[in-house]
Amino acid sequence: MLIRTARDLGAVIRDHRRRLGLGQQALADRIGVSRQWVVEVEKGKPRAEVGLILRALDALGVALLLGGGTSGADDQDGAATDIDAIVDGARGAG
Amino acid sequence: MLIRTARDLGAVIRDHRRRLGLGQQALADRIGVSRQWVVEVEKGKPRAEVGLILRALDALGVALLLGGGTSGADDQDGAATDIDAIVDGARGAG
DNA sequence: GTACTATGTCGCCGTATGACGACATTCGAA
DNA sequence: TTCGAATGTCGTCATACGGCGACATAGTAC
Repeated sequence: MLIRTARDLGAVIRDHRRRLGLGQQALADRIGVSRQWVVEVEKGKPRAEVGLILRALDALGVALLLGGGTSGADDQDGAATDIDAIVDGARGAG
Repeated sequence: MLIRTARDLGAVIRDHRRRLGLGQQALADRIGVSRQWVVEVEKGKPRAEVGLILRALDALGVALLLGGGTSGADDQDGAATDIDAIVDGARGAG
């Protein structure tokens, strides 16, 4: 499932919530937000706080993965293409 | 790359930005936000708006995938486990 | 020494977020 | 019909978001 908009997020949240047999109030309780928040987010509110979205996904047992070419923040590849990244990494380590 | 917190998000955003050779101002311009916003998000601000985060990821060419067991909102599997989901789908269609 | 760029931080401001409470609607049961 | 549960919507409030402008630091080039 590719996520590109807040609406996508809302759709998956609603879908997983129902799959788990949870009500909006039950999910809200798990996340630590109000039922209102769940309603708004499921409608696709784009200005919702990303931290709460992450908590909601976590509460639903949904994992968020990053793709797009590079491995992300983990330079496990061992082949950084930007000298800046190397320098920055060296700085952070030392 | 598994994302669980806003800090993870900030790390990958910063990482990809540098990989693309973009400055904070340049990225902010692409997303349509202020440089300030980029600084805060890269620090891991959990209350940033999810819509802007999505735009940032998009601007960086990063794809956001969902995992966690079920296929998500796409019932392509054809095997819904919850009767509620089926009923809801039927309602939406009719 | 000066100038330029990239980055991090501070204060002020208009506006929206998220919480709370209440009501209406839909669906199922007796 | 009445009762109960889940959901969607409205109005109000304290707080924070995000934008703007300015300053300080670090690295580079002349």
